[in-house]
Amino acid sequence: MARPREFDRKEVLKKATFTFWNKGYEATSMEELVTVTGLNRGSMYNLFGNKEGLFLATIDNYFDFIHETFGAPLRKAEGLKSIKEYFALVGGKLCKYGRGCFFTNSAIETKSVPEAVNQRVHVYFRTQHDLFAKCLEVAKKKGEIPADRDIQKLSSYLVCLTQGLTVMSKLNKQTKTIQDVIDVALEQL
Amino acid sequence: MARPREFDRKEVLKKATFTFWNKGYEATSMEELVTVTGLNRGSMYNLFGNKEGLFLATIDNYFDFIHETFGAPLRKAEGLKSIKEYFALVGGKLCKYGRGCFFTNSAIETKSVPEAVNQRVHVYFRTQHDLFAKCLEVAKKKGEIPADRDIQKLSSYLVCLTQGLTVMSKLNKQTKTIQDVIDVALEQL
DNA sequence: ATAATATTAGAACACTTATTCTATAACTAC
DNA sequence: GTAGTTATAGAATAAGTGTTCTAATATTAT
Repeated sequence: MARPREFDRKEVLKKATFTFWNKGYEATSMEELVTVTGLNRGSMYNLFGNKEGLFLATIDNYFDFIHETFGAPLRKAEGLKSIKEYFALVGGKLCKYGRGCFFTNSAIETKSVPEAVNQRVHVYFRTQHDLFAKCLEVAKKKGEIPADRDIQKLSSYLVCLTQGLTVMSKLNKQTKTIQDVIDVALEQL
Repeated sequence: MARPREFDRKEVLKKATFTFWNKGYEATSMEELVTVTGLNRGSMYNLFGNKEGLFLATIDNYFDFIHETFGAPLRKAEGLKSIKEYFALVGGKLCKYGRGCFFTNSAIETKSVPEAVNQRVHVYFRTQHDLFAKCLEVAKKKGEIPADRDIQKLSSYLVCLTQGLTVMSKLNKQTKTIQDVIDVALEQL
């Protein structure tokens, strides 16, 4: 039948994701993406349609990545322990690389980026919010937090915290500062 | 001598600032800036050198704007009252427009933006940090916060909070959510 | 009015952009 | 092998980019 592909879609997507993540949507050219992925220009357009399509694919790819990596502690839903584990993980990774969060970066650049991206980022924030809420429910049952605490508000607060850390980590790469903020913020629970 | 200018530098800068603020550095073209400012292309390059120079000028212009508008309550340094006033102001403005913070946006896009921008944003965050610290010192003296609280950590925490709010406000424009987060976050002090 | 100076309008330039096209090469089922 | 299919390499395209240049225009001191 046909000639087989010489590339791995997953691998191509991974490389494209890092490039977009580092430089943003506008500042990344198809030229660069072709070079960095090693993929042929024609195959690129065959697979993803156009730059926007490729970008959306990297966003989805990143969603899966986040879900696996950072969602894990929260999905265990073991109360405050899970939340602390989550922020330890996030804080560590943020400081280590200094790219921030691909979602946050894209959300910020979003005016120049398709509406579809906005929607996906929105779904992500809601997912994160709900995961926090579940952990807090458990924490309440365990008596780790007072029974009269408003879980919705606290979840929004934790989403906000994550975003703040994301931004700070891109500028101030001192691990200590990030850790300090996490410490202070979690005292609040 | 010479023919007088038909434009007001301040006014030009203001319009350029809003354009960059809305769309980001990369997504804004000189073509658009020329149209939006109504300024002649040649005069543009005469005044600011090039796109990067114009962008830096808008960043400086924004710094002054922020200093006047949002710095005011913090400079009064009346303890917790000032901090609450600050966040009420910030929360309100963030929700009203939905552009986020020009500094934050630029910091995030920064990989594709000159290093000079990075430095300015850095200065801004430090300034903000120090203003918070001063208010907290006063609060401590007034007995509004416990004497053993670490002011440096708390200040970093408040900077982080501001950034988080900034990001959230660009996506979730519900005023209530923003207000909820502020409420929860300030309980921590 | 004239000379000197600066601003203006917008054409022109060189380069980059995303995207499409074309011809060639590689593979498989028959 | 051959036919059919698909990936490949890279040239070609058309529009957009930041920037420079040129000529005309407006103003003021003399």
